[in-house]
Amino acid sequence: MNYRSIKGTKDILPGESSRWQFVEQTIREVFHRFNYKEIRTPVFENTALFSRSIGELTDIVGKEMYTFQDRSGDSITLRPEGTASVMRSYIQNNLGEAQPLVKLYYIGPMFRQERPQAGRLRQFHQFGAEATGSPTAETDAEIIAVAIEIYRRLGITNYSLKINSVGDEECRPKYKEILRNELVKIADKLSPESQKRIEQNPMRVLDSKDERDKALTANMPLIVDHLNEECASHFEKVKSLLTSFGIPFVVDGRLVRGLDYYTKTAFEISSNELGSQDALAGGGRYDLLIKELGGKSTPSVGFAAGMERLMMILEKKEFQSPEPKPALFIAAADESARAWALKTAMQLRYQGIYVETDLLNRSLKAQMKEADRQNAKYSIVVGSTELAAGKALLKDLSEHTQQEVPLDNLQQFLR
RNA sequence: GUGGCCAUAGUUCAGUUGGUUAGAACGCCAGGUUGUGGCCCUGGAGGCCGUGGGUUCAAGUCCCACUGGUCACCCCA
Repeated sequence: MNYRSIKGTKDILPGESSRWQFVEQTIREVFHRFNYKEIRTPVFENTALFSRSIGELTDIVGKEMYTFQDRSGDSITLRPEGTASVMRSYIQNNLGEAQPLVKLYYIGPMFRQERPQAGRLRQFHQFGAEATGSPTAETDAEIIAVAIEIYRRLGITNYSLKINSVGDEECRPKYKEILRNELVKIADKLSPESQKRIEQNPMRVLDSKDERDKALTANMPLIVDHLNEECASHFEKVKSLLTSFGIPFVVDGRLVRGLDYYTKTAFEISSNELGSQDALAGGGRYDLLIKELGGKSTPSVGFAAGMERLMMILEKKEFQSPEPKPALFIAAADESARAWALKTAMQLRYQGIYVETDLLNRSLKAQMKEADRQNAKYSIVVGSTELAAGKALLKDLSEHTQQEVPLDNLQQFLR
């Protein structure tokens, strides 16, 4: 085998693509119910868009992006996530001028050069939504609710919703300083990874998976206890709204988002049916991002969710989507009928009927086997005798029944 | 980027203490008195045993490297 797909990329083969279509359709339906409109942005952008929005110091920007120079020397990057592109488009197209609140969703491939493992690919797919133009807790709650509703509609129950507030540009720096001072005291006992983070991103130390780190930081101050008035009341409102929606959640004071642009609400939906990559969706509020990207200061909330991880759970459930099956297989019993079979198949297709016929000049037996393999609802065998008589036996392949039908009006019997 | 495990027909897997032309099941193709699928029977096609080195009289089997896959760390959706 000379050519293989690139490491970390996967073909979605015919057997599974119908399942993807079904899931994508469900996602779209839920978004439409909440009045989110689809936006489709290019899969590549100027590198600076991502490094600016996601954060120079994040792993994504630092070592995971597919970045290259195009032939004119510009630095281009395959999008590692969706929000930056959507916000770029929001600004570029002045979407906020036409209405105060813009609700968008997207679904498509993203690219990150990480080591592949269960639930992690280099080309993967995300769906997500952004509600831009509203600072209210109601909007945060709706964003969380739409994500939850998608999983509910797909029959996924074994998930947990964790929420936190990461503060704003006023209270977060103050808290970080308090936390940093505490962490410095135990720095030599922390894992090397955590030690590095004390200066640049102390909140991530609390998010460490290392058991010793967890124990050492068990009594560290949490940001939820150091929010300013504004952030605290916002957080309270989000929680009470979720409760009123009937959406269970747990407050996780250690939850941190991986991207730098988040403020106030942060949330994550995870599943214990996945492997170590157990996050199904994550999101939160990012009131500073649009201004950071050169737009007019505009508050915004959003989330992103992984398609592959969702599909992994649905596979386990033996969840199946209806694969389209041919309504009719036309078998030609002899040479004289082959042209008729093909022509008739075409005519029925013009009428919108799903029809298959033989293209390999196979024996009648082979054609019948093919009809069976395709799970066709009906088959009909036509030869010179039937052509002369103008009628043939239409066979129901699963009911094992047959009836004589006129060849010039097949479609009315196909049901 | 680091580590564990794995690599034999299209697929899932056998393959003895190293020993002749590498097997099974399913799938695929063809037949079963020439015009009818699913079950059954018969036959057939299909493998550089991941790649390259090494040990040995002899390697699918033992050793090394590489590649690929997979899981975990890391990171994240």
